Amino acid sequence: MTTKTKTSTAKKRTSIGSRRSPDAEAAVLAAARDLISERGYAGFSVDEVARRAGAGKTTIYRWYPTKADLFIAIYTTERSASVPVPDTGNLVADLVQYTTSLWRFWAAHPAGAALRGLIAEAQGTPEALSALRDRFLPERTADVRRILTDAANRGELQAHEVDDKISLWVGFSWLKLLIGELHKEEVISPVMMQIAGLSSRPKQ
Amino acid sequence: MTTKTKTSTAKKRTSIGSRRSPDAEAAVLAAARDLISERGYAGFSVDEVARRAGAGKTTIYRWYPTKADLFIAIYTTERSASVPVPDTGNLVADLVQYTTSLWRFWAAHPAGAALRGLIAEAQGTPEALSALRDRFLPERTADVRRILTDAANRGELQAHEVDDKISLWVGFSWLKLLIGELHKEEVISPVMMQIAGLSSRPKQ
Amino acid sequence: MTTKTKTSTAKKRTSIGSRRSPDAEAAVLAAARDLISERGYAGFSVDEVARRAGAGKTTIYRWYPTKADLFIAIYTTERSASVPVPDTGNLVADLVQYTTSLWRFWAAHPAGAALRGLIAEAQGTPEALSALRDRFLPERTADVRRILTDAANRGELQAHEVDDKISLWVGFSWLKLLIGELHKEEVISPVMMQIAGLSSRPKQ
Amino acid sequence: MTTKTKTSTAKKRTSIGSRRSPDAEAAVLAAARDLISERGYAGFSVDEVARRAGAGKTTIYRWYPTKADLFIAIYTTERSASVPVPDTGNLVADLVQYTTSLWRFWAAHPAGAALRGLIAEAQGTPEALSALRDRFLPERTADVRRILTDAANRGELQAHEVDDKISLWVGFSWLKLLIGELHKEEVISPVMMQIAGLSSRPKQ
DNA sequence: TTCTAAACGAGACGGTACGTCACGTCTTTCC
DNA sequence: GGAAAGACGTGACGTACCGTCTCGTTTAGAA
Repeated sequence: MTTKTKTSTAKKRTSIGSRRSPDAEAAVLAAARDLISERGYAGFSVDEVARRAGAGKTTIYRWYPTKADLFIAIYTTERSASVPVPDTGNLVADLVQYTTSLWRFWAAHPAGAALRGLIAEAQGTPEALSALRDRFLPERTADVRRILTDAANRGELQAHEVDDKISLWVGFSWLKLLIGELHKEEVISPVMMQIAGLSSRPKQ
Repeated sequence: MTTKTKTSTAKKRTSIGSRRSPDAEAAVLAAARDLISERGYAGFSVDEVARRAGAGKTTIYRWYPTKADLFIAIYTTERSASVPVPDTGNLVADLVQYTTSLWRFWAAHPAGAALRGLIAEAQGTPEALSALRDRFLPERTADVRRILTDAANRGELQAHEVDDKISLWVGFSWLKLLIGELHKEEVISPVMMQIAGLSSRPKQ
Repeated sequence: MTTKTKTSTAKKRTSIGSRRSPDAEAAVLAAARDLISERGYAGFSVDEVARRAGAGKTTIYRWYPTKADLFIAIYTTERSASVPVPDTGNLVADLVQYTTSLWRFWAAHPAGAALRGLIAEAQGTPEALSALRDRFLPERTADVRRILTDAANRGELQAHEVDDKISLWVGFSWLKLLIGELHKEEVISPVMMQIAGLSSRPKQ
Repeated sequence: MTTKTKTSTAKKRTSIGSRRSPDAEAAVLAAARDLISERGYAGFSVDEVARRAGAGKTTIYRWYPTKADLFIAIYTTERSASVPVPDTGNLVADLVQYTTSLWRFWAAHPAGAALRGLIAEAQGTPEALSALRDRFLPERTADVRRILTDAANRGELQAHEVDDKISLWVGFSWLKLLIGELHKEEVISPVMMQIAGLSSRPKQ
């Protein structure tokens, strides 16, 4: 839209005020991160974020209209380089490595709590549900999708199986996140084998 | 005190007041059911349940100290006979049939919304988390466990795989519940095959 | 007085059928006394009295349909002999002595708190107001009335002044009770002189 | 990450929130006035005030942390010009006139009920007691104090008697307020004479 | 440089829900 | 058959957050 130039009489002054303050944004995100990891979903309130960030509630609502947006922002700014995508040439090895990294990341950083919050929020709010399903999930499963697609290209599985395996992998990881069993890493390896399709065959 | 011969000190007044009113209990559960399915997790409040049930909040808190208890009660009283456990002698067939029944049950009855609420609640409240993980999950996965154990007895899989397959199955079903994709039943069959370990082998 | 007030563990009341149980009555009054003097008007509840007395609420309501009745009962059973009516033959001396005794009694015994509660209760409940004005006040001012009437008979004041002097005396004592200044006994003597009508005359 | 989040010393943003809304304040006081005079102390609840005022409970508690504060506010905003302070040059006349005005004011306006509520509240709450004794009483007896001091200056009484006479006057007026006998104005005149010290002397 | 619209911290506002407490009545069970 | 224990509906308590709305105060691009 920008200028508006010729609207005759009105003569709008097109320049418009101050710009989004990076300080405020950083302070809000930092406070939100601290809060979700300190007190969890139940203790997370916009009021308290504002209080800790020394920010006005209006400022927060301006940039993050819902809690879901805030949770996604926390998750996104954290994730950057913490979870590398392995490429060993072997599907099971890749999956085990990647899943282990991710679980540790969830357990160690506020992002884990943020994702739990996002999922909880999605159970009550349609907008949050759609943000989770249509925006967050596709983006955040791109890495596993690549791992699986690469394996399919190598012939380790068939292309039409990829989506279902992603669902199995997401479901399994979410389950462990949601019931607080991220520390039980010993289950990762056998389950990844089952997802990869290498479970031992029944004795003949 | 008078009589009672020699158990002098015991002296308990054993009579204990009024008993739990079945009317109130039924009204509360019915109201809770209606509310969770009408307005979802976000619109679910103890106040409103009390209002609809014509019950006092105290009465609700007496029997269901937390929302998690209420959700579990809703789920439990609903489930009774709605989800039959098949026994076709074939693992994949059993899983497909059972999962389909369950998803339809979740979609059609308040229990689905109640489970979503229970999971959401568990993200913020330690008690709810423990109720979900330690009480609800073991009980509610007994059926799949039986399906899998029977299959193991028939030699369709190995016994040590049962727990992991349960996790995969629960994770997958929860995922679809949580992101509102219970209606996409077409994924059930291929995924159950993968869980059963019958995924097509890579092309030689 | 003093009563037993719940001697710890032993001593279970054995209530038996038909007639009003003196044990129960005593336990209720003792509990009520303790409670009003421990926690004051705001902390006084029938529930708590029942709890402490080991009595059913129904039992309490049967004998004391309102809190006012309970307060009056506390006051009445306490007062018995604690406030002697002096008869020195001198009005001011009688008043000073009697008022001092009464203030000390109010300060030292639950009855003081009970009267405060009764007056408070009367501000919200018509029945309590009537009990206070029409039952409690006449009975409880009989002593001062006698002191004043005797003085009138001795010629120290005129008979028609008695009622007004009673009002002045009650108002003054209540005021000190209600604002918690019973300990300021030094005002008693000059004020009783004013009530008696012996205030120093203006300098000529 | 780190960010700076508010470098302490420099950089103060000096603005300070929204200001108290006069509309809300007026609505709350009006509702409180109506309620106390309609339903008395027992029927007075912050919930109901909020309901009638169309205000949030928080708003009420923000400005009036306790019921006592609310009662004092009702009393204070009402009193303004309703009770003129007479100055006839004669103590008894002044007292009679002033007391009559005050009793009529108490009987006719919500302030009377508010004072009854304040006194009742003070019997259970230490803060209310202190507000009543240390804040309300001194302010609200300033007028009688002036009447008495003026009289002392004219020689109608001695200065050291003023405080005691105030107590007598307050006690007497409160008594009549508390037992609901404000309409019996005929007692005012003789009692004010006694307070002034003009009671008939005993026959010699 | 001046003007002006937007962003900002602060916080008041009308609401809803929380979980607890007390009320006075009713019900169940024991003595 | 009276009394304990206590469940019940009602409704107030005081608190926490919600999301919206002023307030003045920066702040920075346009004129």
